[in-house]
Amino acid sequence: MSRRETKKAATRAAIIEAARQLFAERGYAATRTRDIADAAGIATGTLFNYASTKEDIVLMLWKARAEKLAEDGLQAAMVCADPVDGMVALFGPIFDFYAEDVVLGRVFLQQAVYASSDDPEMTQLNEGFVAQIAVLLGAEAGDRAFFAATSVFAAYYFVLTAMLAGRTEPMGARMLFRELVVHQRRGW
Amino acid sequence: MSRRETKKAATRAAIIEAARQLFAERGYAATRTRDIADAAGIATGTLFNYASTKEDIVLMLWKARAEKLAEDGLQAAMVCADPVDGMVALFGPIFDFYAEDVVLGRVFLQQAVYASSDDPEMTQLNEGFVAQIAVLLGAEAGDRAFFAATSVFAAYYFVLTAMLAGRTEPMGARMLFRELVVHQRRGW
DNA sequence: GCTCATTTATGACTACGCTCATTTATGACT
DNA sequence: AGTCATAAATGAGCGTAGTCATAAATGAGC
Repeated sequence: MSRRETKKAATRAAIIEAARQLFAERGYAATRTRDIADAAGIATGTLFNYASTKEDIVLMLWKARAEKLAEDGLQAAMVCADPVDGMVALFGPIFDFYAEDVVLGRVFLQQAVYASSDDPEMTQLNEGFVAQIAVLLGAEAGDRAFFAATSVFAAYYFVLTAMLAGRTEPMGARMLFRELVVHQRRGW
Repeated sequence: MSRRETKKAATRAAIIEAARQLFAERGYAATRTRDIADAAGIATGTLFNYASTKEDIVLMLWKARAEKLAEDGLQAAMVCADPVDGMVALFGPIFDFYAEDVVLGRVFLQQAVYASSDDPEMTQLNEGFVAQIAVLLGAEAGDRAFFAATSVFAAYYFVLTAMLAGRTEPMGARMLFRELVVHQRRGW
């Protein structure tokens, strides 16, 4: 690894750590980009070489964790005999994850959804996710697995949004999500 | 109507008209709040007596239209024999509505979703919507109508988001939505 | 070790959303 | 008509996200 690459990685890590800490201490809105740059030991201009917007900093922060969560969830879902239990095992921890900080959660979700057009890594994360749910449901849903998976994902997204809007707690989200999946499997 | 109320209504209308025109001409980001105030013939400070944020201006603009759209859609859905056709008749025009300007659409949707906690009018619009879908599906879905309605609404929200993220056109959105509803009715 | 093209860092500066102390308009009451 | 409390309007000013011309660092070629 060249000197440049090492420094770049170190700066990136410093930004992430500084942002993580400051957001946790003061919250997203009350943390200025200058504060993050100062805490990371760089100039404000440099910060924007690593993240193009303040929102993008949140994306940097959460992306790695989100990927791990998706992986672990898929593992957990695979060992469930009942597909409904599998879906809850997959999405339940994600609700908890977002509930840690709903303000950051909103920012991250919005970035994940809308910035995915440009960011190939995010596109992959989203589309790959639905595809893997379809695989999980394939045993039972057969060739309708794609639509079943999409509807399950839609239910997840809806419930997550409701939680981030403050209309329910993580536990309530889990329960509503489970009910929705159960009813989707049965049909009307 | 008192002099005050008349002026207030006129100012409100002037803001909406000015914003509508400027957003259409230059787009959301390129329109400054000062421009809107100027075009409406008021000071910037006054503008923020009517809308608390720039995003709130979008909400003012679209709220009336959104309500009408929901009403008309529910009317159209009621005359459909097949509930799937009913759902498409209800949500199809909404996709077109949002597609008119995806940037404003994103802003409006976000406001509608997240600001609904505080804004009782918006809460009513959202929750009442699901309730009325449940009524529409009640004939067929019986006591499962609430969950059926919620899943249909979730599918709508998911497809709408995909469209606003540029992943599909309004026509594609309609088609995917229909497929999802069909499969939700059948079950896996 | 020197040169030079390329990448990265810097911080003064800008643009714009929003605030707030002050001023002006309104209408109820006499 | 005159007084006054309240509501609404005003625009100079503020704070902060993000920019950009300039400077510093890096490493490949010689």
